[in-house]
Amino acid sequence: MPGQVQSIARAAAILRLLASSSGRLGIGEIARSLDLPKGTAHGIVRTLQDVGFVEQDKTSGKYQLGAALLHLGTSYLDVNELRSRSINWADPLAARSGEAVRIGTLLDGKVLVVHHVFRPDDTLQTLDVGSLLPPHATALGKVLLAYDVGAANAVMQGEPEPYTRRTLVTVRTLTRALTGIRDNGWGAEIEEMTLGEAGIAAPIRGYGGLVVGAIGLSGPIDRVCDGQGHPRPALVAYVRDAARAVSRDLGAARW
Amino acid sequence: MPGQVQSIARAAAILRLLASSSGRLGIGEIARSLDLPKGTAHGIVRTLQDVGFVEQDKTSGKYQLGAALLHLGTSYLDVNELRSRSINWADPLAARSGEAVRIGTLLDGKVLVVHHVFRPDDTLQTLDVGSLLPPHATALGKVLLAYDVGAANAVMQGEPEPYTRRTLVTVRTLTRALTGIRDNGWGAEIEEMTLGEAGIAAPIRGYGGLVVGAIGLSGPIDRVCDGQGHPRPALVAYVRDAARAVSRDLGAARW
DNA sequence: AACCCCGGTCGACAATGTCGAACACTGTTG
DNA sequence: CAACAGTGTTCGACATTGTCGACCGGGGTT
Repeated sequence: MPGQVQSIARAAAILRLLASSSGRLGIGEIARSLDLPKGTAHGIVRTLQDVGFVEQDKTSGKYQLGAALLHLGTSYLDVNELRSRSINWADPLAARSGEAVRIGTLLDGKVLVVHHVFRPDDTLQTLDVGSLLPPHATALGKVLLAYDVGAANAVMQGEPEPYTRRTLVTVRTLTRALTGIRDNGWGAEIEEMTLGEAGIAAPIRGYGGLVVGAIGLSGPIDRVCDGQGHPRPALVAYVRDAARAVSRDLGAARW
Repeated sequence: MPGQVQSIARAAAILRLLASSSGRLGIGEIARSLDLPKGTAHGIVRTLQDVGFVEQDKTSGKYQLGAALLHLGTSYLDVNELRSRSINWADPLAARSGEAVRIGTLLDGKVLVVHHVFRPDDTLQTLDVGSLLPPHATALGKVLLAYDVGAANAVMQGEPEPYTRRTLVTVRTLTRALTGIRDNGWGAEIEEMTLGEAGIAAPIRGYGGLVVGAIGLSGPIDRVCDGQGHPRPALVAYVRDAARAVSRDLGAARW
């Protein structure tokens, strides 16, 4: 594969940097973080500003992400086939299960939420479409990792952050969990991200049977799990049905 | 102002092109649309693909926007001060008025929705954060135009699209409407975008008194307007109060 | 099998972006 | 109050870099 266009790669790095370090950054900080000459960084940032990808706070002179990115991001949602196909099935799943439903895909080793249906009863929830979830501590994430060995290895190389006492952080436990998911065709997460919360997810397959995303629900542990602390079979069936339906819509041969 | 970085400006143009022509585009179409050599376009697109800003459909070989943009877009929302400051006031406004509330800002002559609160009663609404609304046919848009002569002129240069019979499309009517908004400090829209729908909006001022956005509500005409076909004074007061509150939060001196 | 479209590649050329020093400005510090 | 340490910004020379158009290789269609 031939080389990249240097300036564009650098511009993308600046945008990612601005996104990660939420808040405003000065040109000096940008240049230092990416090891670029100040003048070079300034030229790139100025261009990004002209096209609306970054904005400058007049008083402090610092830079932040621009409004044009918001529109591009939502335009992506309009095009994304995984999202558009799954919307029809996410609502029924939320209604049947009574829990919040999310659909995610892997982006750069993390889980990108492309669709989110609120829990039917409760309205005070924050929409987290577009946010990134940790792959090792969510049902969606573990399902996605189970079918992407590259990403799974990358996660295990890095040190998975322990959110709770039950978060899987060792290579052994994670590997076993992923194997279990592959065997069963679905996965769960019980208080591995947040105490009192649990989730169930299943893989969505696209054309050719490749796993392109995951759909899952999450909610209070006493509603998602039965007395023995296992995910309720009925909910698991709902999730798997929804995943199969979306996969069929996406053209996965015999799921 | 010194020149732009050519390749970055071109890359941005490609992204905008992909966003506007919703759907997938081939490398040839991209090159033709932007009048670039095929090889050049391919190099840029390949780099954009490497950084996750565009994705390629394996089967057709065509390109579309990538997932990384979604995350960048929502990261923008986290940073955007207009949004974060207005969230606290948008919910009460929706509750008091009983209507859907939106907050917008000007992007490239159109209204970019940065926040959206659903109408309290109804749940079947589509979230349109990140979408672009026509400036001349919405209350938010006309308010924003009233305080941005440049954008207003640009809109009047182009031919404003008539959505309904009541849409303002001539320079004379539009100018008069904007003048009225400046005099009153608020604006309305009655069936200019959709039949049976109306809206009320007021400007949000940032540091220094500059108008940086607008907040408004919209709903069925018989709820938003009184018997004479004028916006209900109580609702207007609610909207203006909310706009003032947000402006104060943003540091606008004595609004 | 000839054709025409597609996306992708390659290499020569020079236009392009990069780079570091210098600038103007602000707020702080001695 | 002046020197300083920051900031964002500009400039011009250099050569790295990206551009360009011809050339591949493959699918369809004619």
